[in-house]
Amino acid sequence: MTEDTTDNGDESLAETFWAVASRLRRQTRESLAPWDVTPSQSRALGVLGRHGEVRPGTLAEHLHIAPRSATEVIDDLQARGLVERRPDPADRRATLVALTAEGTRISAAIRAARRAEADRFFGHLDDSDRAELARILRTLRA
Amino acid sequence: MTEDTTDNGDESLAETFWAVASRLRRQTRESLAPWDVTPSQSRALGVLGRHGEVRPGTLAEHLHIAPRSATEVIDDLQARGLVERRPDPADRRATLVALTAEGTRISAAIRAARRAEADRFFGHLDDSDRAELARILRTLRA
DNA sequence: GGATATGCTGAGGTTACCTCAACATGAGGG
DNA sequence: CCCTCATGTTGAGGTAACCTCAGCATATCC
Repeated sequence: MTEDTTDNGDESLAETFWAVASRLRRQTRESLAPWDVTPSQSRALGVLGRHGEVRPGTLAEHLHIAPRSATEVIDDLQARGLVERRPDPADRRATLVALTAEGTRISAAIRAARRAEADRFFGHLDDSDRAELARILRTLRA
Repeated sequence: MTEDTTDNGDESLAETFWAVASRLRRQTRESLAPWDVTPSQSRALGVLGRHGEVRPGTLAEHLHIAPRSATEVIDDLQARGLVERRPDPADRRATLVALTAEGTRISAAIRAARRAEADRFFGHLDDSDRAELARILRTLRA
């Protein structure tokens, strides 16, 4: 009858939440393995896939990180040949970051894999539970 | 107009989940500020508070980290005077880590704060939503 | 009593962030 | 037109929280 996890109480909600988070994170990481990109690189590829070419600062905003940190992610992706930098014709201080052909290919593949993985993860729930979860999480996101 | 910065696409469930996670993480971090301990230190204090003196390896198991990483957390807590190391009388290879008086005090204070913070976070939900969330999360934890 | 397992930690590495300051360029005011 | 101020990017250097691998001391078992 008694849950053996740890102390139960209200704290266990947070604890259960983090246990789920850690499982989801691990699964995400594994699903990324075939392409040898880190999670943060994959997030950047996602933004580039959705928005086309953007400046580093804009990318940083979408990723909720400092501009300097975006530079770093871009460096890594560029070193792997997945993105390229080119001067922004509208502002000579700025740079535009765009997916290469290879980057576009991988970005799409990751997007598909990520979706399949989410289906697998949340697919154990029936439709109404999934809807409930989405509703409750949206409440908490505020 | 509807959504601002969060690029919300269609893999929304996972995305919403992570948005909630990030909000919870931020709030936890803030609630820890008065004691100037990092999240990982506070987790270790929690284990020590619940289990009394333990060996570094045991602590590592509870925290789901490598033994070497536990050594590091213990070093930090010891430098802050919150834990002390003493030889394990049962095994001369081993060490026991125990809370100091100050460590006990702070551990209890953090425990209380963490609970209050969880109440605040999940308290916006009514009882049935909270129960639903707990049930669904437990399903996903498996 | 010698091989092997266990417990801890030094050395060094990684990821994903951060701040601060430099440098180039853009934009507005006098 | 020049000067100041704001903006965009990046070098330098730092942090938290992990990791592995190797070494040393001790324990255990045959």
